[in-house]
Amino acid sequence: MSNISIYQSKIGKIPLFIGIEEALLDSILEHSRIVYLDKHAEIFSQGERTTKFYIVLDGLIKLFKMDANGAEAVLQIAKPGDNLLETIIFKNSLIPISAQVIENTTLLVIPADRMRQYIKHNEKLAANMLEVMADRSRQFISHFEQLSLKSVSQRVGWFLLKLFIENGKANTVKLPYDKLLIASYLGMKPETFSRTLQDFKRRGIDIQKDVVNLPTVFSLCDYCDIETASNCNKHGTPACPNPDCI
Amino acid sequence: MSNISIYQSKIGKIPLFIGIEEALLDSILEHSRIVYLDKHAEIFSQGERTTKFYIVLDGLIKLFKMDANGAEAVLQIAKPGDNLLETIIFKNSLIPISAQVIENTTLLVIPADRMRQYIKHNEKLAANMLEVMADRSRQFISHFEQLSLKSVSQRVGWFLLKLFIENGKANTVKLPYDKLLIASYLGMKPETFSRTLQDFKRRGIDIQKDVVNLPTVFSLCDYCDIETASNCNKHGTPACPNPDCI
DNA sequence: CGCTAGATTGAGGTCAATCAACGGGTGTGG
DNA sequence: CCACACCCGTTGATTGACCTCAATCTAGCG
Repeated sequence: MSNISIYQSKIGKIPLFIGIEEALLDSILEHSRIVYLDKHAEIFSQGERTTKFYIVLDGLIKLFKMDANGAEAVLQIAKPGDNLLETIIFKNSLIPISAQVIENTTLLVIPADRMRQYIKHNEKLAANMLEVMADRSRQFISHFEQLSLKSVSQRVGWFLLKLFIENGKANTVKLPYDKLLIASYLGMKPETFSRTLQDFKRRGIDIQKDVVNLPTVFSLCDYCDIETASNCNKHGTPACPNPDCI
Repeated sequence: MSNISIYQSKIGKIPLFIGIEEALLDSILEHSRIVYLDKHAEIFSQGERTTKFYIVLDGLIKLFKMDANGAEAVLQIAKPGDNLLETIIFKNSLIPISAQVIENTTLLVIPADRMRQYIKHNEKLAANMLEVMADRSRQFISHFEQLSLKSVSQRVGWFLLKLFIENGKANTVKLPYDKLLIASYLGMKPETFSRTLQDFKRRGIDIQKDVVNLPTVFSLCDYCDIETASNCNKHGTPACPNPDCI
């Protein structure tokens, strides 16, 4: 309950809270907690019960499924502004996934039943929540497409392309996470990811350790999909090399 | 706009509309259309634009992604009560997936902007929509888990188990769709699915064409996951052979 | 009765996983 | 400051699960 005020400006920019009156935000903050967590910390684990809803204020979080053998599949890498366990708000079931801190993280922790009340009585907040969930759903579908009908190299190409598009204009990016994590997110083993990056090098893309350099901004456009395209500022303009991104 | 009244009772039982006042339902129906579609009909296709929101009243619909080579991955098999394109309501982007009729289908077609208005001004409807989307999200996660970290035979076992649990007590079920469709939903080729069913036969499960017969109700419990468990009436009782379904 | 679509079976191929060894940073402690 | 250990990533050789291709079978249906 400490110095929540520091985060007040930050919170107003979170997708879920955009356009929400100050008074409501204050009330939400008042009944929430801020939690700081170090790398490797476990936030929650599949099969547990919880009554909390989380919003990432800072850091990075790995959301994943783990099977009996310890193999894990990464579902999402949550960034500032993302929220966790929105499904829990609406149905009090067991947590379906695990969450672990990748980079030192600040979380806003809101009691689920309180959040449910806020949403119920504020139509703008409800609308925001629906939009956020719809967004997630679209990301899911895109991820699903990659995992189920793309080859390893297509998946790597898609991932790199997304990075460049998020990054704006530059044709240089740094891999934002460990290669192990990226590999898992892309549904492959680290060895396979490494080999695939070597293939990309051979095909003319400059990669030094974790820095990727494109010869041209369009080098990866073959790997575009609908979801990625919708985030690309060249999409729909004559500059886009494949307007009907398969 | 024809004889919508026939469907009035049906509509009240749809998850999205449970607990909604008659007056609102009437208004929704008044501004909707009922559409009948035969097998193989294409409802919409990835990359298109639409301003419509659909609810399945009858039939079966395949929701899938298709790549340039014609390979397809089935994301969901929509049943009566399910809705399609809820993401479209909240963000007017391109349709991310394709939908095709599997079994003769009756659809309730609602203009997206009207639906958006209804949700905005009716908190119960908004709450229902959130719950429905949260449900979908959990199903997604379960499906994702299967596709990314289970073997072919585990996926088949999981699918059969789900069938038996949905079906209630009986230890006999009939496969509800073509094997081709099931295979695609499980992320494998029909040949592989067929071979895997043969494996199950050898392991003591009786399978004749599309009828599956379990020696005991617990034969498939090894293939349970959290989401499946939450739909199992034995879960949490002493009768459940593996209480902490991996 | 033949046609067609769905399902099965067989043989062979392939892509990515596995297993194992190595390299190069980084941090720690002597 | 160096020696050692450790983690992450790379590289190589091999395996194996699933796919591919092609032939055959079956059942429904005109």
